[in-house]
Amino acid sequence: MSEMVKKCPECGGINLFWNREKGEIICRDCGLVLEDKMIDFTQEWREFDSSEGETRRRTGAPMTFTQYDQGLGTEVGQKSDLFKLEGGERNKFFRLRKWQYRISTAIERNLKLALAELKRVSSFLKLPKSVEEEAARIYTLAVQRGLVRGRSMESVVAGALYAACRRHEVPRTLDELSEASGIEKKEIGRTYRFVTRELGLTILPSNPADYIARFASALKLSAETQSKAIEILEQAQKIELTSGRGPTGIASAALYVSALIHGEKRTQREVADVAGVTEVTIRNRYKELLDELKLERELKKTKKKKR
DNA sequence: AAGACGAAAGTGGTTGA
DNA sequence: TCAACAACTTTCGTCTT
Repeated sequence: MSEMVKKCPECGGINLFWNREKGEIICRDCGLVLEDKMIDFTQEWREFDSSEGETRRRTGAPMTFTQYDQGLGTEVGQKSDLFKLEGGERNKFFRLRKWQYRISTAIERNLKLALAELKRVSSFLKLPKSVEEEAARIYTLAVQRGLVRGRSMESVVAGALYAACRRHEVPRTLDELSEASGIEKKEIGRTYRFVTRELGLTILPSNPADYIARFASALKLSAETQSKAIEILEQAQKIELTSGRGPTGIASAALYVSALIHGEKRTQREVADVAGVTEVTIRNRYKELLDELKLERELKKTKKKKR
């Protein structure tokens, strides 16, 4: 048995942190996120909030939403029943059956296509299986309620994925979804809001801290910088600097400051690009952070160190 | 010359009358 | 239903390194 010790491909460190919930492996030494090496060990039918009171006990084969008919199907009228009916009644029954058939095949066809698209986008974004399942579930519900009418299938898929990400606290930005799905940001946001409202899904505002690991990794920042950024975020939340603001803006500003403090300077543009916000937003948040928390001292310290 | 800074005008969404 | 509004973006000119 050769014990395979996983090493970080970036720095060779073996101090890896597995965050199963988010499907991420994070290197504690350099902060790299290795998402794709991860198998999701969690059950795919977690309960997402307390209001969803149904206990979903599993019996038999797992029911999966990534398969278009969930392994189940209905048909109106068994043949043997039909012979019990007479004339008009019987015709009515045939008509019903025809309609049922048409509707269900239409839905099924739609679902088949949509779920293929969903899988494509999901794997492009390297989302954990649990999120994919959730998105499929949301989409299925949306189709059954006829919410797709008047909207493109792709945009509803993107919206469902976005919602699922949020619910699992693995937020992706609208920009990322947009890139992966080829749908406009506006459109995704619109359908996302529409679908969640119509289905009565409760979605918590996303936590800026959830973005830190991914952004930091994309910017190749150290683990210390990352944890400093989270520390800053916590302080900012205490004095309610974070409420009402876009979480990505705050996350990126915190990251920017902590990079400065640790002498790993990144330009505002670089940070802005990975976070999908503009430099201006970073500047505004950054200024607020400096004003409200006393970070100037720490900044000066590193400045002196440099010379 | 590149990056940081800030003002001004525009966009899309929320809220409250 | 509409107007006021807050957050964020775009654009652009100026200052700093």
